[in-house]
Amino acid sequence: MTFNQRCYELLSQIPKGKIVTYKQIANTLNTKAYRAVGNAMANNPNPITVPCHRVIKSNGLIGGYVFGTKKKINLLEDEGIIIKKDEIVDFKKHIHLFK
DNA sequence: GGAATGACATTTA
DNA sequence: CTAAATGCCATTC
Repeated sequence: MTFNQRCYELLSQIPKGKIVTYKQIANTLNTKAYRAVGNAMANNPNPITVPCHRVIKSNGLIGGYVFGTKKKINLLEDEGIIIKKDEIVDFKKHIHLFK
């Protein structure tokens, strides 16, 4: 089981309309590899089962996306998330907490 | 094995 | 509050 696999597994647990920060993911994995998490996303071999577009920065910004940040925003808004100027509106209300 | 890279975070000015 | 500098972990070249 690689780091990436674990990240994907967590992401697959995120329900529609919810989001998480890179920090939360790393924290859930008991590590501080926020960077590595981002790398895993970039290497996302399975964008279908892995909703990597629901991962955002800890400051509420969108962050990056393989298909472009625009596309990411579009997807999130389609799931009910409000985004303004590449920033999540009330993103604390949409944050998903892992068990 | 070592150096470079990145979808980040935190601290300092 | 905004901007810049520094630190970080895992992966890849």
